[in-house]
Amino acid sequence: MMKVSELAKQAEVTADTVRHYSRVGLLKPVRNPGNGYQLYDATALKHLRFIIKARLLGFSLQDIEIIVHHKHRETSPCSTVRSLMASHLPKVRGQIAELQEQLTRMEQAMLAWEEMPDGEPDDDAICPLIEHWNNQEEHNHG
Amino acid sequence: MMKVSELAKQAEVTADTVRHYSRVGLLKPVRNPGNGYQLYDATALKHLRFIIKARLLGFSLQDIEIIVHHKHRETSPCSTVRSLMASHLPKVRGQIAELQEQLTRMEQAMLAWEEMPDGEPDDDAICPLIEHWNNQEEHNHG
DNA sequence: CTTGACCTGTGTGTTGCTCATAGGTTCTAC
DNA sequence: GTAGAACCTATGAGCAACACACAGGTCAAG
Repeated sequence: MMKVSELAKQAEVTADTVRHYSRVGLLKPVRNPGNGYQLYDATALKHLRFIIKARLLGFSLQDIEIIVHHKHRETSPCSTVRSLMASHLPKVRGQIAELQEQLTRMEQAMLAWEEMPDGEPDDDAICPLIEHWNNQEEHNHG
Repeated sequence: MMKVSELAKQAEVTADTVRHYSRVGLLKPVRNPGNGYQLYDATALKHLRFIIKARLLGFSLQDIEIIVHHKHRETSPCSTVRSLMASHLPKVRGQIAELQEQLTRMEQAMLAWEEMPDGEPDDDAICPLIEHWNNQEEHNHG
């Protein structure tokens, strides 16, 4: 039976991560009645390694809870895993596209700013770099 | 003087967003003494639009607070804006790279799984798809 | 005055940890 | 056997940027 830090070291994560997973119910340590410390066995280590792999594959802790819960039924969780993964893929692609768009905005702004002087402090403006950015492509009616 | 929803509509954001910015101090509405409602003027609308543009360029609300605070001094916030942007660019590139790596892991797993059958419920295993993933190339970055 | 639609401020939830805090445990020196 | 140091623990709070739930306020129509 290992304490938090020991289990964490075995799986190469932080003790706080182990505590977090225990707190949300993904790990079920027994409690030392004497001091309340959480104690883990070899099965807990295997579960923890499972969680780590699942996280690397993009599953949320909630997904993982669903998968693990599935284990207690008669059917395999694998089909759930496949469909969860299939539904996650487009989300990740979307996130990447979104970040790419933002990166493009940032780079274009940096380019445009190279030719702009720093504005002087002005009661009417906050920062001309930002305020005049994109003024020509965007139609605000005010 | 506009109420929350009116200001939100003018800037095309949700009322909750306006309330949030007011809560964290980026907008400074006056309070109707009678009912406690937040009231905004045309300057607030301009500030809100500034915030929206800055968000599109990747500035955090905290960054924006710094920039806006800068306005009250004698120096232009523009140099701060430039350096903040310069320090943000690599972060965003890093986020994209990270997401790309995860996407690759996910896609490769999906490919590998096409040839794997769903595991049967097993006391020893949770989900073989996940557990056997990456088993062979686990210690790469050495 | 009442109905109803709409609006309000505030508290809480989200995600996956990480940090701060106060205190318990264990090891060493003597 | 005991004082102190080093290390460990559980728990609550914090982060980012809002979205949502909730009870109640406001305002026009009748």
